[in-house]
Amino acid sequence: MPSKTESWQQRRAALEDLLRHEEVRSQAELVELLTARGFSVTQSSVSRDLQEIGAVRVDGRYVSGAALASAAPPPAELEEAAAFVKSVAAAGPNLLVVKTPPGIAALVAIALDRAGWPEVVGTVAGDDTFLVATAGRRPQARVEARLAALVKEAVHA
Amino acid sequence: MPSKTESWQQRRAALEDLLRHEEVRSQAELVELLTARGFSVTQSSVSRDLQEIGAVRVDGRYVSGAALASAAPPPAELEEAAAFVKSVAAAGPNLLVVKTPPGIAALVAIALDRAGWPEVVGTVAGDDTFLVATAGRRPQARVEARLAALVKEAVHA
DNA sequence: TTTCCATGCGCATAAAAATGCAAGCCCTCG
DNA sequence: CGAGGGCTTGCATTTTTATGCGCATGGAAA
Repeated sequence: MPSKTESWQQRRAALEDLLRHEEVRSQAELVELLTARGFSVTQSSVSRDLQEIGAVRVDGRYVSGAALASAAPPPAELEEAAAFVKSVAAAGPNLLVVKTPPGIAALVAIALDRAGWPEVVGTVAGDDTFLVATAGRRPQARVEARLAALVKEAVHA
Repeated sequence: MPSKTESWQQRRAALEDLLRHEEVRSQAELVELLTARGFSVTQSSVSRDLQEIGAVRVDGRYVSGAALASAAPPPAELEEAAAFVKSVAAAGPNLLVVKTPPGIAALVAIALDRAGWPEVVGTVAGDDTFLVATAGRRPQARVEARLAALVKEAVHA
């Protein structure tokens, strides 16, 4: 699958690598470094890449912050105890990904199974995540909505 | 050296407080908020204060340096975990099946989760295999490629 | 008290980063 | 096979940040 569309990923990989090993002070500098490494890019792309990667500039230096990015947005312990469902997300046209605290994904998945919702074709549970298979977009949307509603209510209580 | 012109410290305290509770997107905004709180400052000072405080802008939002300190899990984890990946294969338009040696599928899956890749909706791990759910073909392709790249690099190292 | 030095701050401006827009590409669907 | 749609990127610009310089204040030294 090595198409040319991958310059994208290669560049980002190089970018992360640079952030990890070099002392980068500006995007212009990154452009230079990347160019030196054989990538042809402009500040625009670097800016966008950095955003997506979640890199951050501290004290004039850039540092990779993928972890940070995913840790900042979520208020952390708002839901937690209330409902076990931490998140529900659509994946493709007929799957839902539901996340829960470690160890109880199966519990929730089984409960959902037993609820006997017509739109739910089946579920597969891991440790802290389980998938819900639906027949298509419509059913998927409905399940997602109902599930989200339940979660919200649970948290509320 | 507690001189009296220390509106300085008060201002910074307020600043940190704001960063903690509000969604600040620019220094101009901070100037407004601070002004509203009774502080008379300019963007210049805010800029300098932020530097000193160690605040950082992630995804267009400012977060206090303190928060940053606690959120520094390294993506290095994934790099290591990648070494265990035996194969990556696409399944349908939005799933990837990743195989690993017995018992460590979860390890790798978790590492991948934590990496916080935007294309990864979620993962479900078994014993020697785990599934990665993505939003569609494109994301799926990207994840597959990046993962493959990591694996290759890991093996290389 | 007067002088001098250090510090904080604003102004204006330079420097750096983000972004609207349009072009180029590739993929998918009809 | 052609049309349409989605992505990515560069360019030009705007927006946002950083900072050189000079004024003002407050404390220390003389």
